[in-house]
Amino acid sequence: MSDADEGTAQMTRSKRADARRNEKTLLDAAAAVFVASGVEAPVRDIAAKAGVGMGTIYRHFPTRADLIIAVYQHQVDACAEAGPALLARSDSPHAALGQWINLFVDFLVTKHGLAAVLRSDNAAFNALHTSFLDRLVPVCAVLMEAAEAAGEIQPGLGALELMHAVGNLCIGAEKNPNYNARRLVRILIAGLKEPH
Amino acid sequence: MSDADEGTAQMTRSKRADARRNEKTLLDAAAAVFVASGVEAPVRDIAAKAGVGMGTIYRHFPTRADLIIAVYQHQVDACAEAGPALLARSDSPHAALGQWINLFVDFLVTKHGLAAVLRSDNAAFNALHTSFLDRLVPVCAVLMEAAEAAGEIQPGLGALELMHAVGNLCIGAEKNPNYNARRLVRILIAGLKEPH
DNA sequence: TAACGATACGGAGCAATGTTCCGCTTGGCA
DNA sequence: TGCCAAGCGGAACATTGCTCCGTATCGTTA
Repeated sequence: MSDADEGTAQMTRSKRADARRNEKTLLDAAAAVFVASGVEAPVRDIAAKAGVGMGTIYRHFPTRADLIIAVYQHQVDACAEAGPALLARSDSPHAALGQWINLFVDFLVTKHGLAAVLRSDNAAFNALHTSFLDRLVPVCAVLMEAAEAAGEIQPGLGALELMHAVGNLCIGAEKNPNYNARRLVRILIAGLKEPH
Repeated sequence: MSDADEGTAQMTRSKRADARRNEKTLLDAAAAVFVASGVEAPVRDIAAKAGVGMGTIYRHFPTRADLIIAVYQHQVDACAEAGPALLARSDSPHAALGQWINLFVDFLVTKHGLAAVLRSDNAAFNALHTSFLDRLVPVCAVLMEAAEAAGEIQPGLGALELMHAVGNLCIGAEKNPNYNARRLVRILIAGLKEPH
């Protein structure tokens, strides 16, 4: 119970070659299945696609959340890193916030069911929730503070709360062509300007 | 206020006494379990609470959605009926819309998990989705049209879309004290005023 | 009131899916 | 080459939605 280095990158050397190979195979298979069937695809499907057994998948990724995190981690990082860049490049913090939120929305709506699973109360997905939001909330907070300081949005709303709201608005967007999550998020962000 | 009809109206007379008794028992048990464990509580729990078998529950309510619909139908009706009343009483259609949406939000956030299940893509919950929204969307449309006609909100957003958005914003509200669905919905409605 | 057919009931059982367990295989080192 | 811990596969278990069917009950009719 004290194997320290799972999940995080560095100590790759200590892994057996076949294990490293399988981890890569699994990530690729998971990414493919997520695109085809959404992030709620049965674990068995992913194992089958990768050509490995159930045991293998769970040894590498103890819960499905860990697998999802691993698959999308770099996209989340990219989104997080874009925040300060947008703020620096824009003369209106409110506009920068809007653009950054758009990046987040684009990320969510192109991943079948990811927004829904982010909101799931299933304890297994708690790690996912935590991992993604820990990375993004501080970025959102910086943007919001800048917009508040510029007097462009009303204060009082937390960054986590806003991220939750945006995530919620994205639920179901990918499977309902009459539901335009981007527009609704835009309306929400516009509403931040109004005194409330 | 009595045994009028259930689901498919008229032929109530033809039901056996024990069947009618069980239906009432089931509705009461379901309401209690929904409050205690949320609307996603296992069907077995409801059957156990009511002291009946699985077969009985499914004969009366072919899917879980039918049971949920039956439990909350009159609250949905009350909400729908409040729409025109609010519009008549208020001098600002936008304010009336806001108040009516608040009623809907209040309904959702006091029902554990109902908002989430409304959004579920599970085919079994389609009936629920349809039943509730068929009742409420026309009411919402009337309010929105009035507000548009008064120039108080921007046109272009469908009533169904708005209802979806509001429902989404309510997801998870009951189990996260730091997430204030009412405020976020208010911000969204405020955003409708802004040109977008 | 007794018998009988339609109606309703109970719960075992099936299918899908997440997760664990354990005996077998294999990579990498001595 | 031989050893053994790391790793693997997949059967098995648990949960949960839903179905099926033998049995019990209701209500009518003789």
